[in-house]
Amino acid sequence: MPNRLITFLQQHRFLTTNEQALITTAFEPRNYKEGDQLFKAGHICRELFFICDGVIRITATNQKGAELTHFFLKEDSFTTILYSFNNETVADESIQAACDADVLAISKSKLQVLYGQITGFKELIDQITQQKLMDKIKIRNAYLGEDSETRYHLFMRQQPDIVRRVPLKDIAGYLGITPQSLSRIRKKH
Amino acid sequence: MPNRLITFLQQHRFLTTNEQALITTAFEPRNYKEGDQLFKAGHICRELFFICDGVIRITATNQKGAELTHFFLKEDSFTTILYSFNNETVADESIQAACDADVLAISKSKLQVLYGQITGFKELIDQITQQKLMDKIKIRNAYLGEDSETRYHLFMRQQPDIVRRVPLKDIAGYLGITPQSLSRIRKKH
DNA sequence: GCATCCACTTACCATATGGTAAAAACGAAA
DNA sequence: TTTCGTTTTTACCATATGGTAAGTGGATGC
Repeated sequence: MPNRLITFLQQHRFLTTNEQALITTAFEPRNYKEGDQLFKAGHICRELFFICDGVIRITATNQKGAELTHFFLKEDSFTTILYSFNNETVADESIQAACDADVLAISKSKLQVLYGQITGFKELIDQITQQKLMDKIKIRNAYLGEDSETRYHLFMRQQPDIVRRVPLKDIAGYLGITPQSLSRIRKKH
Repeated sequence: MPNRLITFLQQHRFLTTNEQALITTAFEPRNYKEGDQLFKAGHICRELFFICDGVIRITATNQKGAELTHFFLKEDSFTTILYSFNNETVADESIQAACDADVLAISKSKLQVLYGQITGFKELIDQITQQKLMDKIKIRNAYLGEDSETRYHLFMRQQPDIVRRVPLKDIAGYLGITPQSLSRIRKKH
């Protein structure tokens, strides 16, 4: 499983055998079942995850108490609750497995050790993080000002592989509609 | 006007008199009237702006051709179309003055010269940029899964100063509703 | 002064979406 | 297999929002 991470990182930057070993040792492999929580809102998120297989969703509870999905992430993505991880503040979002998932986890302290051991590693992670933040904003912006049906079609275009792997109710929550409405939209073909 | 930028940067990091002079010279002061375009979608955004006074909005056109506001930014904020600026790709968003505004502008090439002249300046800008990206996501996430009225109340809470300074139709576009609906919501008190 | 333009409000109607409920489909476990 | 629980679908009704249109108000210019 750690190979997936090494392969991913190598796409951005060359890693020596020694660096690869350091990274592999620092990350802890974990398996999650659909619905499992990687991190629960209300705490400080002190771990960074790399998704090797499966789909992860960032969830939050809205004012009415309904659980909704802020974002879907799939394999070859790092994920954490960034503001909580960086600033050590309480997070209002959770991280949950949207389907069975294989993940690598690293604590903030171990990550900082890695930063010290591998020259430019912090810069690499920062760069990947910034790119991901931009992608998130871009994907979400595309939904602004569109009606439910258009949002669903955009979703299928933007993240076609997600729709096949996660329950429909999660997609509904992500698009800001009820499962009933989504079911109605899908019936139209 | 450049003083505002220096003061802002000093909050993050000490700047020598020489560094201050370099920065001040590199940025070009500009004045915009409400409705003026700082940057037009369809091109590559090669400038970074720092808002000294006023409110700026990031706009885009949705599938139906309606203009909507992706984000509001006010004084003491850097703004550009980041993915376009970084990757030199065509932007689908514009930058517009939501009210009369004083802005400092710098080209990408001049910025890179500054990066070379001031040690750690790139890291400083990157850090500010990343923080801003997180803030944007956080603000936008708060609206997810809320109805129009709740979104309006959230907006007044999250960006109380914006609501007083920009036309109502822009706020409606930002919240994803028509000016009529927003007018209706406000009537309720 | 008056006219013009634009933003904002108000009103009316059509419609998409939410809420509640129940049925159907699917999967997991016994 | 059957049973149970969950997800998805379908249906019905209530309602919030959009669309169209008209009226109001304020700012600007003649």
